[in-house]
Amino acid sequence: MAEMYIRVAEEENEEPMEIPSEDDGTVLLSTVAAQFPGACGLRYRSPVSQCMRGVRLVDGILHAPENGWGNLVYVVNYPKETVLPDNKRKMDEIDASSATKIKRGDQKTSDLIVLGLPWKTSEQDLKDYFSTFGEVIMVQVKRDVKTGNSKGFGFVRFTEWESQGKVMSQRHMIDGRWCDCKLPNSKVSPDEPMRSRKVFVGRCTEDMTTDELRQFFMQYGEVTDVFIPKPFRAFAFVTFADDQVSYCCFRIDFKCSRTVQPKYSDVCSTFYGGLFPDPG
DNA sequence: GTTGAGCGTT
Repeated sequence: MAEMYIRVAEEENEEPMEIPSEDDGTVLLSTVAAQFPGACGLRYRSPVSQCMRGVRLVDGILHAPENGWGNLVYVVNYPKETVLPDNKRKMDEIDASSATKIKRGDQKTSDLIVLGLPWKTSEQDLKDYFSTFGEVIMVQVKRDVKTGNSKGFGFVRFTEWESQGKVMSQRHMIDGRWCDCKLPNSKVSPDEPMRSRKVFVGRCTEDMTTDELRQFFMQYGEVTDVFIPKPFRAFAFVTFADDQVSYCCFRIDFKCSRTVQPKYSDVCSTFYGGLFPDPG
């Protein structure tokens, strides 16, 4: 395998840096550490399970996941701040500048947007609810400035990374409504749309089924989700396991007939034609 | 009948 680059960032939604692999497709931990001093490993969010997964590390060599590195963003692991006696010596070897980096890079939390709140839910209600997941350092309910009425969403922030992960991984019943907690849009880097694993599928006809879309898009890569809004809205979303795939599909336009046919945009046919079957 | 509702006064 020729040298390639994998994308690595300190946090999931931060601008990634491209790190070169070795000829055999592995990545040296030392190469990662050259850019992220103090790094002790990598993890990534599994496109299928949506859980964080560790990258296999043997003798300083990082091994690609089952299906290759793909275009996922790998997140740097740093040693925990609480160090066991056995690891003490290793920690001492890390220089002072990287020590501050460890604190910063050690999975700091971010605000989460809480969507779907009942109008009546207050800050205190939010705090009471989310405190069951861990220490809450901030809650907000966004309100109309004039009327003071809730806008139906808010924000929450936890002290612990683990609490944030747990909260993002599930839905929440708050005051009788199901709510979702996500990383807010404003935190997403500007080029995010091009890296989305999700493609918009326009001009759908009402008879199209999720199975049909799945069958069709499978030819481009592993499909993890197909969403067709109800009632019928003439569009759908298809989510792939690998974000590079959806980048390639970014400009595919659908002709919605019973047999689904893609139309190739200039972008796809020029730069990514190899990934697609011939239009004819 | 072409973007899932909703994205933050500091």
